[in-house]
Amino acid sequence: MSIFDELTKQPNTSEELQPPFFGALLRIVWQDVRSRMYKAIHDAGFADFQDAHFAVFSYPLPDGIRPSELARQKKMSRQAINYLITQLEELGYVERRASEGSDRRLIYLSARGQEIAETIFTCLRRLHAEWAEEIGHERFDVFLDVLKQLSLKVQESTPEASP
Amino acid sequence: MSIFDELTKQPNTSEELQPPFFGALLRIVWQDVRSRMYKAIHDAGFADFQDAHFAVFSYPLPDGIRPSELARQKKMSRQAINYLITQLEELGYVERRASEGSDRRLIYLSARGQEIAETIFTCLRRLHAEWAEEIGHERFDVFLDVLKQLSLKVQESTPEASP
DNA sequence: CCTTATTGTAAAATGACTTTACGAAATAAA
DNA sequence: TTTATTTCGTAAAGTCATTTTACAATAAGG
Repeated sequence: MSIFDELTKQPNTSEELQPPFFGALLRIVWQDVRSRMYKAIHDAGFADFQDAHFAVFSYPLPDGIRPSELARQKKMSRQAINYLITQLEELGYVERRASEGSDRRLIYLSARGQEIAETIFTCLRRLHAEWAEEIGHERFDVFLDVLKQLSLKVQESTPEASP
Repeated sequence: MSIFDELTKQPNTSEELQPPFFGALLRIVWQDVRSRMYKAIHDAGFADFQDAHFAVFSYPLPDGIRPSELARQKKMSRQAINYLITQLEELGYVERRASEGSDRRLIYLSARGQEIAETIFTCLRRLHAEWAEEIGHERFDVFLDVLKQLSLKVQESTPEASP
């Protein structure tokens, strides 16, 4: 059975993927985490938070950053980030505020924005606990450790990339 | 230092993330895999392959599936999938072909589409080897194993989800 | 057979961007 | 300091992926 046939086939419930296909695994798990965060946010009453807003509500969260710097960080155009910031500002989740000196206005989370952030953290903490229990703490720690190593490796090979 | 302050802070080069933030780790690694696949496809000469096409070129690859079933599998509307299929058909990467009986037309990868699939597999195999070397085979195996476990767990809790 | 749900498309609307553009500000060069 | 150049923030228009609305053609169920 060729590698192509293996992947081409519809998934049998008990079918296992072969080594090279961790792409699909990563995607599936990542999508689940993301949709859980989204659901948690909505369940917490922030119904107007949209999926695209994750571009801003992702690590590292904005805390006194210049719009253009934020754009670079999230790998978007200044205009695209500006579009999202404007929207999030209207929803009351971020603020543009001049810091000390009559410097330019920087981007901060508002109080409500920080509530969203906390909601995300709580969701992730719960998921962490649940999965660590399910998988076994030792193995899950290895998993997280490898993930951390990979993300560091990846970030240094792709300079100026953090989102 | 509160959990919020931790995440809010701009990343120092040698900064470590705390436990709950594997969301960011997953995202970073997944994005790297995806952009590598994209680059591999383009480097292989398929310059007209667009990012959105990954919706169709993802596990499980279409191999005689009904459009509406594909839409359900990839969690998109029938119209959205149809839009992509039409595009990929014009580019010569997929085919609509009636199978035995004058049944309805099903979706298959074309020969060129299979070349793209092989390109993706090659890219993933190379990445697999590179990372296993870097991380250490035993630990990387644990990593993949946990990933597999999580993706299975996630899929059964979210029925009809495979993309 | 008739009724009801599912399918494949089309057309229009929406959302999330990118591209083009430009004046205002900051930085660097002279 | 003055000038030149780059970076910045935004606006306006365009593009692309996707959803919504709609409908006729099948298929499935009773």
